[in-house]
Order: sequence, then C-alpha cells, then structure tokens
Amino acid sequence: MASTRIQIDQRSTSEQIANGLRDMILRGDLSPGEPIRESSLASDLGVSRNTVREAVRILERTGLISYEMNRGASVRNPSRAEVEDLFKARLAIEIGATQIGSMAEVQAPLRQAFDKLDDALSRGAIDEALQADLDFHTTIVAMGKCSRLDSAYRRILNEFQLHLAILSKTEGEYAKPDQIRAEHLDVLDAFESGDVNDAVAALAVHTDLSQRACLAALDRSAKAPSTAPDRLDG
Amino acid sequence: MASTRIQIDQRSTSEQIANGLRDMILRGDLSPGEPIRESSLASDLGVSRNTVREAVRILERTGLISYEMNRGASVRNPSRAEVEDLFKARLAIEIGATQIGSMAEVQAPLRQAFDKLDDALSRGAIDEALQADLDFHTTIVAMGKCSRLDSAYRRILNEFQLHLAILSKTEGEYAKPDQIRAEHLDVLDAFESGDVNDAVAALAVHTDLSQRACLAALDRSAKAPSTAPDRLDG
DNA sequence: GTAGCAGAACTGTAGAACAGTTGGACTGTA
DNA sequence: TACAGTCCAACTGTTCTACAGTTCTGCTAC
Repeated sequence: MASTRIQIDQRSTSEQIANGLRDMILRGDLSPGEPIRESSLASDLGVSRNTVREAVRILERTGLISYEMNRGASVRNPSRAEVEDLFKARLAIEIGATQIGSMAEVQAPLRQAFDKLDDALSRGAIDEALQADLDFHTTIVAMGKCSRLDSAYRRILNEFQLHLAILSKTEGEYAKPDQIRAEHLDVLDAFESGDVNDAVAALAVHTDLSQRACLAALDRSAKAPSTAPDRLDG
Repeated sequence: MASTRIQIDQRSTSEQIANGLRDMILRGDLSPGEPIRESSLASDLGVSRNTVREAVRILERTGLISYEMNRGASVRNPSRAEVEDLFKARLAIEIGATQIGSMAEVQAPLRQAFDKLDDALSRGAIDEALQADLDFHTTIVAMGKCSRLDSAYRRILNEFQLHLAILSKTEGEYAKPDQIRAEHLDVLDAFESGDVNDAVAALAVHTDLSQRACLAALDRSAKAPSTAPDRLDG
C-alpha cells in the first residue's frame, strides 16, 4: 500500500489562509498589534470576506491573534507578564511529561535532538538552532506519549514563537550560543542520569535562565525600538 | 468602581451559538457522532448559515466536535484510547502545576474544595458532586498561577465532561461515593503533608483509579447500550 | 484643547446562489 | 447474491450583495 501514497490537499481555503496567516505572523511579516482587515485581506487573496472570517476563527485557536467584538482581529501584542506566563506553562507541561513518561525511552531521542542543536549552533545557523531548540523541548514533552499534552504544548510554543519573532526583529539573536549549548547539555545530562527529580530540577533551572534572557531582551527592545514604532501602552 | 459593574452581553451571535451548542453536547442533548447540520440549525435558531459555520469554528477549539472536509462537524465520539489520553494529559498538567506552584498556598482552597465535594456526596447530589470533583482538580491546577496552564486544563476537562455525559446516560453515576471521597481525601492529605513528591504520587494513584473506573464503565456501556444505539466501530 | 458631530471604515449578520462532494437508492449484469 | 454503474437528494464550501450597528477620525465650534 506504500505505493499509493497520494497526498491530496484536503484543506479548505479558510484553513489554508489560516495557515498562511500563522506563518506570516511567526515570520514577523505582520507586526504585533497590527489589525487584520477582513475586506482588504479578502481582496488581496482573491477570496470572499466570509472565508477570511472563518480563517480568523480558525487562527484564534493558536493564540496568535486577539479578537475584539466589532473591532475584529489583530496580531497579539504580548506583554511581559504574558511571557512569564508562557514560560511557566512550558515548564509545567515539560515537568508533567517527564513525570508520566519513561526516562529510559527519552534518552536516545533527546541526545539526538541535542546533537542537532549543537550542530546548528556550531555552524552559526540561527534559525536552524532555534528550531532545534524547540524540537529539543518538544522531544521532552513527547515522552509523555500523550497527544493532548503534545498539542497543548504546541499551542504554547506557537505563542512563544511569536515573541521570538518580535525579539529577533530587534535583537537579531535570542541568546549566546555557548550558553544555550551549556544549558541544554545540563538538561540532557540530567535526563541521562535517569533520575526524574534531577531532570525536573534541570528543567526548572534551564527555564528560569532562558526566561531571564528572554525578558532582558524584551526590556532592551522596549527601550530601543528598531524597525517598527511601539505602541504598547496607550 | 465596584458600583459600575454593568455586564453587557458583548458576545456575537456566533459565540452565543457556540456556547449553546457546547452546553447541549455536555448535557448529552446531542449524542456522540451526531452530525451538526448547518442549514437546519440555522433555520432552527433563526440565524444565517454563515453565523452557524462561524459558531462551529469557534466550537472546534473545545475539542467537543470533530470536523471533516465536505462532511461538516459532528459531536466527538471518543474512543477508549482517547479516554486514556485524556487522563494522561490531566495527570501531567496537575503534576506540572503541583511542581511549579506553592504547596502552602493550595492547602486552604483544596480543603475547601474537598469539603464541598464531601458535602455534595453525602447529600447524594450527583451533579453537584461531579462539579465539585472537577473543581477540586481545577484548584490543584490553579496553584500553578498560570493562565495558559489553566486554559489548557479547562479544554481537557471540557472534553472529559463529554465522556462523563455519555457515561451518565448509560451508567447513571460515575463511581461509588465512598470511593470518590476516600480517593480525594488521600490526595488532600498528601497536599496537606506539604511534600511535593507525596502529592505527585497521590495524584498518580487517584488518576489511575478513576481512569480504571471510567474505562470499566465505558466497557459496560459498550456491552449494554441503553438509549442510543452505538455505532462505534464500523 | 475639548466636546460634539458627520462621515468613512469596518464588523456582524442575513440571504441567495452555485459548484463540488457524499451517501444512499435504484438498476442492470453476471 | 454480489457488484459495478448511475442518478439524485442532501450537504458543504465559497462567493456576492446588502445593510444595520460600531468604531475611528478628522473637522468644527466653543
């Protein structure tokens, strides 16, 4: 049956638009706070307004946009408090997965994920490293072998990537490569030790450090707005 | 400012319909697998088909319905495997919240939640007890003080309630009152001991037990379909 | 500079229309 | 009886048009 692997694009127009919008937001093509105008988007894409509305409703799931009655959708403009909330949620889910999953089974894939990250970092491939970083954490969550936990985490990561997209516009990079490598190695070591409590502790430390780095970058970028003028607090 | 607490219903028609549908599903008015027909629903409610479509997209977030291209939405018909997945996700999130939250702060509200459950159980108020049971667990997650974790959990609980709605149609009750009281008391005790590891262990035990009970009820109801004929596996 | 107002720009919703898909009934054939 | 083919009704996916209600913006008068 492997020969009949025909892939048909069974996604509706609205779903494709939702995906496209998500990519645009994560790439930073749409800046935070920017409104998503139904009519203009519809005519730009050559689709009807209803279809765009549906796409927006689909996109709402991702947490990348916010919706206000009679005011429509706009790209989320996340505050400092929300970044903290995101990190908390990430940590909690990672810990939860660690506790319900099997330490023995995660070690090999986690080592693999680290190697990819290490490789990308040493080659200076920022985007690739960033993706590898996210994959590393996704691997940890995957050890829970729970699809609902996976998707809850994915949703949060999505939102997190929105912040990264904003930061990378002003910062250029998310942190120092050496530091990233060292932090992830600590986590890997803890998991390879096989002790759940060590792993949990390592995750907490790593999350705390990267949260600090992220918040510091956020503060810097708030002080020195580069490309887009900030209209954070009206 | 407390005097001007005027609540205006700023929800759009589609959101209200989505809420109404959610309630209907959770009440069991719509049985699992039942399709949600756009046109008939639209004319029943006196709204346009577009509005219903939007409501369905909104409802999709909750995980209560499933959507298939060209086939529309239907009430989720959860399998045994999905129940297991749900319990896993619940446990992982509860554990995560326990680990990142403060044990000291949760003790009072958790005791309060238990008392409510205890009260409802002793009065034989099934629905109330069920709600108190869910509240008990929500209280644990709330100790993480993380809104994204809260909403991830709420989403999962929503889906879980769908199962309960199905079971309560065939079973009448979700488990034995004494057992429920004892299980929750064990959890409460562990939290009141102040030891995180004890709390985590107690959560694991409780989840395991209620999962067994739930799956057993599921098996019974599969064998003896009461009201609605089951069309689980074609 | 601020309150008030008019008009533009949008959103929320309705309703009709039509192509494309699905599923079921019916039919003919082996 | 089993099965392939055809046809049709029921739906979904999407578009277009229309219009009321809301929000925003810029102007005007005080």
